[in-house]
Amino acid sequence: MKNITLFWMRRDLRLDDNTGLFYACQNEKNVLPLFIFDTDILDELEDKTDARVTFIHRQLKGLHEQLQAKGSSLLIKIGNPLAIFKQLVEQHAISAVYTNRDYEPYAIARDQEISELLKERNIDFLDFKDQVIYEKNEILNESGDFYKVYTPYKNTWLKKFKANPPTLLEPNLKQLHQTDPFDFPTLKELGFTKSDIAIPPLEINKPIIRKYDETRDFPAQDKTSHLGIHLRFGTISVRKLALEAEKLNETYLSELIWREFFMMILFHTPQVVTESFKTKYDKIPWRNDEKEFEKWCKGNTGYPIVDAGMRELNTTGHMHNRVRMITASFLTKHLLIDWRWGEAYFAKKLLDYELASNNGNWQWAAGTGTDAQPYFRIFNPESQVKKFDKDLKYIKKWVKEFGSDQYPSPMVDHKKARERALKTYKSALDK
DNA sequence: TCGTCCTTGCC
DNA sequence: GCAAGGACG
Repeated sequence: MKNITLFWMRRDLRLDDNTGLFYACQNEKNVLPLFIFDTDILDELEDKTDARVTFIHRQLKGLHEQLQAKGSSLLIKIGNPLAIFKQLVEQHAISAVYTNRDYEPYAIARDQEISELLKERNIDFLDFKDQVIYEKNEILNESGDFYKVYTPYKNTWLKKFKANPPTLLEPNLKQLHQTDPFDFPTLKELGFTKSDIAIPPLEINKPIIRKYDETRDFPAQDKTSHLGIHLRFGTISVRKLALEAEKLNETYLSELIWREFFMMILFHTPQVVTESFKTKYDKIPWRNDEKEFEKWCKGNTGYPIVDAGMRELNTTGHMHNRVRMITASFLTKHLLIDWRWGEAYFAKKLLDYELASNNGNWQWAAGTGTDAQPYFRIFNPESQVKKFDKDLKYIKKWVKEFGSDQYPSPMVDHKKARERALKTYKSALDK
């Protein structure tokens, strides 16, 4: 049997400008791309029509066809990754495994186990930076520590980026392992069915990005890029996008830097997955009223901007950025419900769900995170409407019964809820 | 060391 | 004008 090198794809579902694939093709011969449907992850998904699974499946199918056109194939496996690798090393003569790094605690532990397994067999496990432009300890403050405040992080990031812009690495696909195509599983074989939710197309919409700073705050206009899901699964190269963004709009580039900031924070402080970054905020006695949470989830709070946002999320798997902040502020401050509940709900529903960003932004909204919004800054859902949805276009789009007898009255009084939040936070933090 | 600053706000 | 508190340089 011929020696092969596996290129294990995870959150980098593309062949262009793919760092790990580039180096595999540069250093090795007979490179075979592999994807594992991780059943530990899939089993956790309650909704068996989850649009993200449909998206991954569709994207892999495309890759499978591209690879076939090169005389190669995509090897798909379904199961626990460690168990899969145990089988693979028995079945094939593998000389090395290449992959791109992932900074989530689960992924780090998984890769550690697998690299140990491979090491026992004298198989190299080589991982590369691909998901971000700067990782781990590449952006540090003058004390040599990682940043906890966004703005100075961004300044250092930009200085580095402008001094030395990233180059794109196009893999030499002539080094792919030549083989008859392998079987490609159906969604049904994965235990899922096709979702009807529309997936945003993979395109860098230059006119939208160029005006991002002027238009991004108005949800009715829907002038955000909708590239979140593509960044999440790596169907777009962040380097390619950042180089475009630099030319088009610095505010948009700044959003990509937030993404890296939160990934860096998660890498250095993985405990934020379960704890507040500022641990004393875990003393807040969250009310956690399940009936109130249910109203928030369904979009029946009686605050139309909150309800519009939640209904947009429930219907499309997307929520406009401005409204994400308003709904998160409402849940944590007005209802005093633990930010982890809101985070988990967004994780279930958002097509572009990404652990580091979702966690970072929820903690920002709740006031518990790095560089967080101060707790006494509480969004007023009515002022937000006046500023950002003046003609009620977004609200009317998502809350059809708005203005009729059918629409519920506000579940809490803004002024009272605001005062309750201030009092609760203050007394918890004074302890 | 200490002054300045901190994503997108509210009353 | 206000509201903490700590990171940053």
